[in-house]
Amino acid sequence: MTSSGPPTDPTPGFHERVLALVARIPEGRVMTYGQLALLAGNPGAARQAGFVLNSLVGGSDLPWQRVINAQGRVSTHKVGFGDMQERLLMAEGVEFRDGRCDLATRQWWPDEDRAAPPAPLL
DNA sequence: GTTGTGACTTTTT
DNA sequence: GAAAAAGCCACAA
Repeated sequence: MTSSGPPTDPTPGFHERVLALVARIPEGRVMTYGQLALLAGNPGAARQAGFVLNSLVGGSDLPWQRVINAQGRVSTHKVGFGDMQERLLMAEGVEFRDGRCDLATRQWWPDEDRAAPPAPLL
């Protein structure tokens, strides 16, 4: 093997990293762009997190719909997806209130993958 | 290699 | 609560 380059890339690419996180989002949960960027190792690259998702839409099976902004609101409205995302989340059990979802209870973190309580919480 | 833009975030007014 | 500005990083032309 030898290879000159590093045996394993510490940063498998922002693109791959974000997809890996999105793919881990359980049903009924959501994540924010800032979170993906932060967990991906690039705090502040929240914009890029969204740009990356836009590249997979239509060619990926990832639950990109579970990714929303820090305001608990979907951003796909300006992109041209309409209320499709909001509707998809509702179908998963996410309650939307006035066009916003309760991040306080629906925001998911990778450490919760062990015990994701679909509990009513409310 | 440079420029421009964007599914964002955060703070301030 | 809503609006505006600045900051941030990655991808496309």
